[in-house]
Amino acid sequence: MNKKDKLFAEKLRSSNLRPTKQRLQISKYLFDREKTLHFIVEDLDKYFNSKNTKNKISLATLYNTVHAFKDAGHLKQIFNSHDRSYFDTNLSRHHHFFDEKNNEIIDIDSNLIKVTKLPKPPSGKSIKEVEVIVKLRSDILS
Amino acid sequence: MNKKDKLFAEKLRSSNLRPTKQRLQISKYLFDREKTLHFIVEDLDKYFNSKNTKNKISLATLYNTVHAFKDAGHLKQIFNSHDRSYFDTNLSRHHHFFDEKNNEIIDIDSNLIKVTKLPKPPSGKSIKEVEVIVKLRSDILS
DNA sequence: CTTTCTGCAAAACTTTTGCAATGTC
DNA sequence: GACATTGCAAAAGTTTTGCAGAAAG
Repeated sequence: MNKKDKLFAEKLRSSNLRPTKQRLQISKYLFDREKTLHFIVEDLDKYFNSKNTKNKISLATLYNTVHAFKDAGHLKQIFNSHDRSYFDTNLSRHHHFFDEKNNEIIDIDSNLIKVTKLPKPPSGKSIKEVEVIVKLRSDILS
Repeated sequence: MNKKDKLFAEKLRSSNLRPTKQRLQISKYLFDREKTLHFIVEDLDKYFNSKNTKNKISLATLYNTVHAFKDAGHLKQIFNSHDRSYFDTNLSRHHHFFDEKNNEIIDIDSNLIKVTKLPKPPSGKSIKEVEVIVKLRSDILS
């Protein structure tokens, strides 16, 4: 086992996850890179289970592992709380409060939020819309 | 047909959608209300197809109609471009460029965006996180 | 040798599709 | 009558689950 593998193994162990061969392979693919990665499980499936790949990893294990990594805080799920399509009857430009506990969505009028600094878009692209999601947490009553 | 139904029928016709009984029922449910509605198709299914409802509307028609309304610009799909779970290996607080044409996601460093005005959260709730999604469009080359 | 993990197959769920019957223009 | 729409059932696609065998501590 090389140096990086040891580091990944340590990271796994400290999250109460046994450093199995599959988890190490997945860790290496996800975390051993310069830029951060945005992916769906299908991407992992393609990478590990294409015809000419050795060491295939079953889809169930890919799902298990991604969830285990997420629960351990090594991955963040982005954009959608759940896996279903949400629709909005409000067509005007506006923003949203979102409480992920109960999937509650509340509109925020456009003029109640001010974004005063924005990055330059990648070349060849323009900004179409800026969407702000204000995530909520319930106050703990003491 | 009452006054509101006529208005909805007109709205449908002007989008090249025939004002069928089902579409009028769905329009009434979606658009005849004070506050805007955020929903998933399951919500419509529950509303129209619970045991004691007359005039049930098949699930296929609900999906068809929601897409027809979306394509006509009467509904907006929010939060997720597609219906799959996206993950991010970048755990730091940051934002995203998102090009919905090809589902391309690019990180934006937290300090490249400034949100200077935010609304008060609903009572009993606090703001956990502010997520900004900068939607991109490809420039048209002329 | 105890506990966790993998991988298969089956199941669960959301969404789409083909097509005959029906409704709208 | 021509064309669009509905609804059923089947299919497709994503994600979860049960469980036996394998691996890890």
